[in-house]
Amino acid sequence: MDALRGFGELGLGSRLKRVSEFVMKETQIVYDHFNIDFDPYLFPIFKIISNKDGVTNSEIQNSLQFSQPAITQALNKLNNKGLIIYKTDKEDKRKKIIYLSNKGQITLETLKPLWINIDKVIKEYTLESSSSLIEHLNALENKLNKKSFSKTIIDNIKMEVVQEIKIINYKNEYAKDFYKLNVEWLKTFFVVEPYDEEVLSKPETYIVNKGGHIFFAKLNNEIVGTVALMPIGNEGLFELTKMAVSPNHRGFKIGQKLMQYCIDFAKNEMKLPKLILYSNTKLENAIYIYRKYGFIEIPIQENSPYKRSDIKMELVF
Amino acid sequence: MDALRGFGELGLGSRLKRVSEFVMKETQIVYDHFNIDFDPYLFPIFKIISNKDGVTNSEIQNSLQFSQPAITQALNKLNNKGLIIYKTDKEDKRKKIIYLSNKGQITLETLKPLWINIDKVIKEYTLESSSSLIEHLNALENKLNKKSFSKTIIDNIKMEVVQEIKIINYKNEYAKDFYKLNVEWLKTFFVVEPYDEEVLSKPETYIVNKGGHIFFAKLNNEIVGTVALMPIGNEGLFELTKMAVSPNHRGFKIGQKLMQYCIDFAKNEMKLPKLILYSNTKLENAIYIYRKYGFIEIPIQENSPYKRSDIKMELVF
DNA sequence: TACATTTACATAAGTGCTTATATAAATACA
DNA sequence: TGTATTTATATAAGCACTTATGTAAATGTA
Repeated sequence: MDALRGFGELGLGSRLKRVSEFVMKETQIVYDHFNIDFDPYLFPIFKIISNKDGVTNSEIQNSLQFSQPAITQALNKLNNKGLIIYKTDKEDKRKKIIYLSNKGQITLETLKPLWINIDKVIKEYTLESSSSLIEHLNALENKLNKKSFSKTIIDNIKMEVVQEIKIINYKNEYAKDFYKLNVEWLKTFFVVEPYDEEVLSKPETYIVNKGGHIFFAKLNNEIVGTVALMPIGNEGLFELTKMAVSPNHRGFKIGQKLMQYCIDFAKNEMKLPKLILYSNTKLENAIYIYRKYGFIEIPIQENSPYKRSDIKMELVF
Repeated sequence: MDALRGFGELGLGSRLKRVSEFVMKETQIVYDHFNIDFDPYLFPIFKIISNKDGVTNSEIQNSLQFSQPAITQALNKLNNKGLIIYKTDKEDKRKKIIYLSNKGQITLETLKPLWINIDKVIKEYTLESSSSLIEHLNALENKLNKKSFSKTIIDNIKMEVVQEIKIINYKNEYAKDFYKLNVEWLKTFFVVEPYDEEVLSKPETYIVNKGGHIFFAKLNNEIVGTVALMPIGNEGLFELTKMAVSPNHRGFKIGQKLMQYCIDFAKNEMKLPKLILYSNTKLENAIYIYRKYGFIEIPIQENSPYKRSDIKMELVF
């Protein structure tokens, strides 16, 4: 079937190229999956720039052994993406010294955990003793065919993220995160009504001071998700609401982690008999999750508190 | 220095690409050195065509896992070089069945010994046990930096060729080779005079029947070089002359092999006391070789037999 | 048997490299 | 101190691929 493999050492050149292209393409999938505007071929140059505090085109060329125009072209790409800035050397006006821009710094921080995991997975695929390079390439290609490289990396990263997520209580300093996350979410699916504005901008007044609770999912000092338990009326009825996850961090099951925490808290700490929530049937995924955690649909009253809600659910402990 | 190496497994993609490109480029040098109009990237496709008796574009694509346009484009290149021919399938008129052309067959035969040696040298560079792919690439790149890959292959091939060269006696069937090789050589450096034409087209009359000898260097059924011992006058004086090597086979020391054989023959078989030769001082390399084999410059007579000669040399046994 | 789908190959345009060459500043040298 | 050489970077064009799409023949299906 695979002729190239049959050629043995003779096809080494084409073989290396094929594996290289495969690895690059899979890495691209990883970057794309996490919505990072970055290309695998830019990695060596970007890494060098981030390692040193100011480098020139020719310095990069020396450490990479690519052609000088290749460096210039890649730098143009990085510049177009806004990841680097140029400063002309004062001593030697031919030189352009290259630094990471602010956006570059931020991208670097997002890339770092990916790189750690890419490195880890490549090691997983390639740390194996063999008696020849071709044999090694055979083993690697076998593994790549058997188990998706990009998926393995993505799963690793997600697992890591999930482990690092901490659920924490409301503090004043998180008020703006609470607002931002919820407004972002509302804008995506509905419209932000005046009452939303009011509640979301004063969470302390409307939720915490009324005996409610707000929780946050924190990942490396960044608030990436939130949820609230808000009292309804005066009979000890609580609503699970204001759940939102940062768009850059969807797919990590952060919402489910928040929900689990919320349910446990309501049941064990607050000793509530039940929880209710309002949602909309067009949010199929959300409703699926609610059901998964035991919520059951109940009749919705005529004048429900939210215009956008057309379904009411209940979880009895 | 080498940043890419410093990145470890993380830079695997770029790393593989770099090594691939290096190997390809070095292989190109080998093909160029032997004046073969062929590119390393065409190898996989050309090899598949030569292995099977008639293949289609899509069959090649299946066995190589390249994109279909990549195959079409490479086939166009092979077709432009005249190495393949297309025949439309009679059953299915969409299909173009691909065969090697006559030229393709010949090129294949010239390539085969190169491929054997390329394979051998790559094995030499890569048959080494290591515990990870990166480690293996490190070892390979170290070797590639230390010892020229292309030169090693070329040297291997030359050695093999030299071993396969046989020096044989004159036969009628070689008359045309004798003519062709000498005229080719004369045209390069001088002009072919009427007397040359006469002697070269009738070697039997002018050399063999007069007690002279003609020797040929034969490589795989091909005559690639010649030299003659021609009598001068009637006093048993012999001239080493008509030495020529095929342009495609220069650099294999075929000339030296012919010369050594000639000298040994003159000394041991013909029991000659000495040999003379005429040459031209502008042929510096030739004269260097003559000196190396013991020829010493002697005064040249006024009316030397060749207009083009300005130096006469002698080897006394 | 007609028409939609699939298959085989070709073409077009884009990408990340390459080599060759241009441009402008710095340095060497007479 | 002026001019040639070297150095740093940019631009242009080519190359071996890619993806997207086109074209024509064969096949499946109603």
